[in-house]
Amino acid sequence: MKQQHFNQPIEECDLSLSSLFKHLTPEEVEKIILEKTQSSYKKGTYIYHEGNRITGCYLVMSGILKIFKTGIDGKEQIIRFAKPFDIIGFRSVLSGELACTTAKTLEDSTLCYIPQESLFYLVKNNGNFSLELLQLSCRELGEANEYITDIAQKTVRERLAEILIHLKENFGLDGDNVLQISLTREELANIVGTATESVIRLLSEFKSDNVIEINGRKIKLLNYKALVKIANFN
Amino acid sequence: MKQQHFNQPIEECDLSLSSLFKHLTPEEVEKIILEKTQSSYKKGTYIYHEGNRITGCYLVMSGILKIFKTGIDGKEQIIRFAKPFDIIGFRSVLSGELACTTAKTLEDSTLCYIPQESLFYLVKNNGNFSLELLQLSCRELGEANEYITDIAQKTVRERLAEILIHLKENFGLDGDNVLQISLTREELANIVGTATESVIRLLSEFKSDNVIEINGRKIKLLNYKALVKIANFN
DNA sequence: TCTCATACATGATAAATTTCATATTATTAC
DNA sequence: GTAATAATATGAAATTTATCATGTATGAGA
Repeated sequence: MKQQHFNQPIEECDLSLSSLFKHLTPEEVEKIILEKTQSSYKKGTYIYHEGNRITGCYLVMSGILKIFKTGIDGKEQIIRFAKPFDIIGFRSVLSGELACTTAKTLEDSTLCYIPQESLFYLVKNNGNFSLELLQLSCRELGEANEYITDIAQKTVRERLAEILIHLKENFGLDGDNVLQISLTREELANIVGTATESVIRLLSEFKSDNVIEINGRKIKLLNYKALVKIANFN
Repeated sequence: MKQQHFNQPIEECDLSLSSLFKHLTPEEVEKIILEKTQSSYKKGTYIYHEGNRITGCYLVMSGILKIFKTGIDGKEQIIRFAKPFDIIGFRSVLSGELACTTAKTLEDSTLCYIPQESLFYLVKNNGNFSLELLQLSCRELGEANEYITDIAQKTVRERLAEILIHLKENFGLDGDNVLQISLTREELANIVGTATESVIRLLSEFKSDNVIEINGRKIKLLNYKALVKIANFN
């Protein structure tokens, strides 16, 4: 799939939808609105690449992205997902480092680009914004620590159950208890940190145990408590 | 070992030694100096515990601490170490969450406690300090992402080699190429995310291959390039 | 609707790693 | 200094997980 994007001059992105921007003064909002650019991207588009310098961050207005690092033999390690009103890319902009991850859309998405100058301006001039952003990065750091411990100590089976729970909590279920985010087995493997075949086998196992029901990439949670138990006790 | 600490009224901790505080105005320095408390702690003392609320952060003036999470069956997962002029505990203070890790001294240490009120005051009133702290947490986030990918994708052997390199880079070598930080095999296992026996076996293997020399907990790096090769290619 | 590429599935190994058992050796506390 | 405790070491077996091989199903694009 080719990378594509096109400006959307009509529906302007509403910054106030992100809790991060709630403390801005009207003047600051005015300033940022002039500096930001909203664009839409087709599914499968790369927003930025690991190792590149990035010049701003993106506020997700619609769609879902995967944020991943490329490890051994090009194997992706998915670090997290971004969904509407999440902000991505700010880590590299603020630390002044090259992007440590790649961001790719999993669905058609609309992002609002905020140039680094605007971001630095707000950080320096609005203590509340700065604190909010600091809190965001601290929460992400806590999640990363949790992730490290899980990968290091839990079995693949436990981690897979945990990821299903995590996906439910972050993206929700439709009316029929089906996970609203749909990932390939390979992508699931790239979150869990295992081989694709292992995910396939374990999902079949969960299915045999009536914990989930599988229909292609649609995963229906039949027994949430059992899943929690698998994730925590085995 | 019992937890102990005692105030040190004489040698006042010099904040300017930490790059984090370099942007403070003389008035801010004056204010913080009145609010902070310096204490010394014996080796093996817990500074804060995972799950507790903490009321301030600590600037390490001397000594080394391990920062870890407690996972399955009480097995520790070491997330990182803190050495002089590192700041610890700020993540939980700023995010307003409970401590997500436990901090324990590995040597007799001196810490400078900075109450959360002082920290918040600086974040809100000094944009440069705030940016500096934001950059710190963003850098830590980048390191955490790296760690996640390594644990998920590399073998235990590769990760152990990598940790030895990491310890060399962070704590240095003495005149005889011996790592200046001395850890038990169990602690090494708790960084790598493996069983203690595996670390013992792999260290013996590195020794047989003349990559390191072992003398109790002293690890001498004989062939750094070989170590880098093991960490990256196997 | 056909076709090609990709994703999914499953069995059979192979490899890596853990666990358990048991000595031996250091450290620490008294 | 000595006893008690914790850490290190190593073998054998068990377990988990990855890899390889192969076949089927599915879906996107012509």
